[in-house]
Parts: sequence; structure tokens; C-alpha cells
Amino acid sequence: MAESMKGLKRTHRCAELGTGNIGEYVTVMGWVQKQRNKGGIIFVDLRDRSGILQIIFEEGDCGSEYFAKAMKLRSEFVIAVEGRVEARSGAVNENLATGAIEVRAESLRVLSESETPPFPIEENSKTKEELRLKYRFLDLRRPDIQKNLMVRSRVATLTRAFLAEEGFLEIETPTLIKSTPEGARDYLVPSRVHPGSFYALPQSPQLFKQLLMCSGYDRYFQLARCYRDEDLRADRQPEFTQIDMELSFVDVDDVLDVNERLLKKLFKEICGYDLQLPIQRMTWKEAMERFGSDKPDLRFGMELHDVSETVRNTEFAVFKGALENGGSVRGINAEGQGHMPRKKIDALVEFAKGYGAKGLAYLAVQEDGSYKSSFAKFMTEEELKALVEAMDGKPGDLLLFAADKNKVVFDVLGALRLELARQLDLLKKDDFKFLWVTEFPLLEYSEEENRFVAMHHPFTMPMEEDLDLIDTDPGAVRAKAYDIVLNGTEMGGGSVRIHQADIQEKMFEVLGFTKERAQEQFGFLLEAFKYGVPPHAGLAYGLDRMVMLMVGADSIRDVIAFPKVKDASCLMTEAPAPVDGKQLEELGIGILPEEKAEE
RNA sequence: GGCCCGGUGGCUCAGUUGGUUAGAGCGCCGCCCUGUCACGGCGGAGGUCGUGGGUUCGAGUCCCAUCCGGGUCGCCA
Repeated sequence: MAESMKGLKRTHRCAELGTGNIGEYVTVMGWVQKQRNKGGIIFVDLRDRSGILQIIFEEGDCGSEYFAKAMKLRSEFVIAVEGRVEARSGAVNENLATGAIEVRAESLRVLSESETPPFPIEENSKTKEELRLKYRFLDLRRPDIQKNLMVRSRVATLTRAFLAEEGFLEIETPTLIKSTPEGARDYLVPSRVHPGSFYALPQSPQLFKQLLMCSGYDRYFQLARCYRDEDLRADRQPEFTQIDMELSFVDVDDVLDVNERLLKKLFKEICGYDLQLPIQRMTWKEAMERFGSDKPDLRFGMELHDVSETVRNTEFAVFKGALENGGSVRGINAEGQGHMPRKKIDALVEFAKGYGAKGLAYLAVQEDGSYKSSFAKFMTEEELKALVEAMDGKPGDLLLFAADKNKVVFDVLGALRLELARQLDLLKKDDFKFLWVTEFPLLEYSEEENRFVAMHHPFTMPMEEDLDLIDTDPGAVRAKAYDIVLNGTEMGGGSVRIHQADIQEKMFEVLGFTKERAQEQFGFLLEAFKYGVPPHAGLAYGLDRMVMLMVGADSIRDVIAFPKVKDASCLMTEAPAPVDGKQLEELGIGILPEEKAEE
């Protein structure tokens, strides 16, 4: 039965003990990882967040009462042991940090018993995530998840220390705010005091941090919880954490500079990785043309080649059609993959179709210099030769081509490039390739809404040299916006903000905002901007993604204590859940019958 | 919302062209064991094959629907 810990005080965590503690009398507490009963001698592996420590029970040391108790220990019992640290007289366990020592128990208290857990508490668990998430409190006992959360804590601590040192103030902003329908869907919170009115949970502290700049706080940061009611992914949760910052009297380079130093420090301290500064920069346009992605993974090559000009006068209808419609023909060279079996190539074609391609043209350069190709019969020998040359194709290479509108071509080849890298095992998790992607387009055209929408957000500063284009060619205007990309993951992003009323007005105009609507949604910001705005800029990291990359996890769920599953529910608490009719009544909310709600 | 993958004792899995009583490893329970650490030995319990319907003499296996989980596209300013 559960005993009190009265009179006991833990002296060490399990794995804090080492050969330096031999001879010391210690009190340790933790969970029974494993009990091994040899008859007259009992070994217990005791676990806490620091690691595992072997306890040895022998009747001659601890007496018959404690020995009998030790015999009944089972996995996950919580116990307290008093005893002396000894060098092991048996074999040293090389696999254990504390493998050279053990604690010879002189007393034992069972602080809490445990039922047999529904799955083994062990590193590299093979148990389905579904079950682990239902019992997340047990899953969180596993050493690998504990390590992840400890890394996360260190990142937070180091970030706070670094930014404080750099003159940043940590300021909290509200999480019950006004809804702004631009961008991601808001989570809404009904107001009891104002029936029919709703707060929104912030997608980011964007407007508030800009207001803090207006108020003169100069350099702000926050580890901010953010909420977006959109579909989940391996690297997207409905609630997540940003390292969010904003700086006054700065331009792009100032923001990048302080952040490069932050990243250098974090990856040095956490991963032991020496990040060479400055971090490589690439414009959005270059990233798209070379990698088909605005977040290129630079751990491997396989860059895109634009062969539009090379094939412009060929008779192959697919290429011809794409070019006539203002698109392009581009390809990637999967070097040395010329032997890829037809079946696998067909799978790649299917893969490409998933990204909007109508097909994928391929050409394998055989070892003897001949070609095996899906389209060779539509081209002359000379044309094929020129094409292979344009692709730097050598015997044994596999060339893959997409022909379509540029957007589709980039999407397809960007995804294909990554898929090939996965298949060829080119993505090493302990390799860190950082990249700033700069000069994002200010606007992108939304087919759905039939208008330009802000690519970043409506307060992003256009590049001065492109200001004239806003009226004539809005899609061509570049912004002072930047993303920090690590190994193909967008780890963070930010921009210089507009601080001039006339440019902001122009921006709203291009976005199709009426004066009234801008006023209604962002009035408080526009009002603040009337009273002296410093030039300011900022950046926010996805903390979860950063930690995921640091620890080499495949999903941000592995670095979040209590994550949600794909449909945004929590398997452990079963949130969200219906609420009492009385609660709804108080809020003035009625629930439509299901058929109606689906209309 | 679309596409793809998965669901069989507590856990991880196997299960042939549909064919006896659905198997294995680990775990669990009992007994034994004084240097184990993937402890060992002997014995034992434990399964509505996600759910519902259908085809069939017969369904874990085939068909339909549905639920749950994962990946991804759309979506994520």
C-alpha cells in the first residue's frame, strides 16, 4: 500500500550519482523500471527523468521486512530507497550511464503502487501513437520524450537569456482578442457578457507587438501560444508556440543579424553544431527557380534546370503546349538513377500527379549512351542530345521533366526532388543547412477570392525599388519579408512592417479593403500609427518545429507535451466535447441540427 | 473535402487460393533461483480478429458501409 515519504528527503536524482559518490549514504526516489528477482538477491532498475540507477536488495543489508517488500515490486511502482552507493562487485553495465555503481538498499518505501501499464514504458517505443496519446501521461515517462521536452525547456531558457542580453523585453500580449478574418481561420470564444459577440484566439501576436513598438518598447519578445483552426500535419498543430520578436529602428539586416547569432548560440549549446555566419541568403525567386520551393532543402543538390529554350522548337505536344500557354519546361537530374525500373518511375509519375502535374516526362541515359524515354520518339536525335546536355546528363542518369504553368512545374519538381532524396536516403538529420529566403512577393493572386491577398500579412513593407509597381503589376512587387529555412522546413519568418500611412493605405487598396473595413478590423493599429510610429520589423520562429529539427523528431507531436491528433481532438481528455445546455444558454448560443450545420 | 496506409490477446506482429480448436515474441500471474541488467527455469491465464451489414455450406481472409489513427493534397495571410 502507498506509504508516506515523511522523514525522507531525496538527495539525488538517479543518474546524478556516479563513481564520485561511492561510499555516500543517499536517498533516491523514482519509478521501478524493472525488478529482477534472483532468489536471494533482488535488482531494481529505478528510473526518474535523469535516467536509470540499479538498486540491490539483499536480506542481510535491508532486513527481512524490506526484502519481502522488494520482492513484491512491479513495473511503475513509485518507491523511495535509502542506501549506500557502491562500486558494482558484479559486471559493469556499459550501456548505462550509472553502470559502474549501484545503491545497496537499507530501506524501502512503496510510495505508490501501479497497475500494469497498457504499453511498455521504454525508449524507441513501437506502440501505436494512438494508444500512447490516449495515455499521454505514461508516454511522457519515456526517456526519448523526456529528452525532447528537456531540450525544449533549454531552448526557451537560452532564448530568454540571449534576448535579454540583447536588450529585448519579454512582454505578454492577450490571447482573447478581436477576430480578423484575413489569413488562417480563427478559433472563436463566445462572450457571456456580450451575447452574439466573440473573441478570437490569436494566430500570432502580430498586431500587439507592432503596437508595443509604437509604444516605445523598442525590442520585444515573447514565447507566444498561437492558435489556427486549420487542418493538421506532421509539423502543424492547432495550438503551437512561437518565439516572437519585434524590433524598432531597424531594417532587414538588423533583424537577420541578431537572429543569426541567436541561432548560432542555440544550435551550438543544444546540438553542438557550429553554425557558420552569415547564413546563406537566397531570394524567393532564386529558390523557386533552383529548387521549386520557397523553403529549399540544401542538404542535397538535384537542382531544377529550365530547358524551355532547348525544347522550344521540338514537336513534343506536351512541351509545346506548356510553352504556348506561357508555362515552362523544367527538369531534374536524378544522377545515377538511369537504371530505375519502369515500375518505380511510374510511381514517380503518379506522385507528380498528386501535385497537379498531368504527367511526368522521363529520359534515362543508358550506360551505352542510348536513351530510354517516354518521349524520345517525338524528338530528333539532335534535340535529345541538346536536352541531355542542358541537363548535364551523363550515362546512367535519369532525367525527369515537368511541363506546365510555372507554379505547377515548381510544385511538382520541388516535391519530386524531395521524394527522390527520401528514396535515396540523402536527408541526414544531423546535418543542418540553414538558409534565409528573402524578397518574397508582397502579394499573391487568390483564384478563389478573385483578388490579391497578402502573402505574409497586410502590414508587410514592399521593397522601396518596387513601390512604383503596386498599381501597374502588383504580383511583381517584392516585399521586405524573409523566412529562415532549415533542412527544407520553414522554421520562422518575418518582415519589415509598413510604418507610413500612405503606403499602408495603398496596401489596403490593393488588397481590396474599403476604408471602412480596414478601419473596422485594424482601426486601433491605424489609430496608433497616427501618433508616431518607429520603423520596425520582426520575426517569429515556430518553437515546436525548431525543437523537432534539433532532436530529429519526425513530428512536432514528439516535442509537445499534450498534442492533438489529426482532427484537432485530444485523445486523452477527449476535447473538444459538447457542453451543458445551461452553459450555451448563458452565452446565447444555440446549436443547429446536424443537417443544417452542414449546409 | 480528395487520395494513400493501417486497425488480429495488455504490447508488437504472423495468419496461404476463404476451410479443423486463430499462432509467435514480449508482457502479465504462480512457483523456483545470491550478481542480474533483453536475467534464467518450470507452469498458467488471456482473443467480440475496430464496428455493422452482405456473399458463402463455411469469412481474420471476399464485397459494401462506417468508426478510429497516421501520411499527404486542398487549406495553413
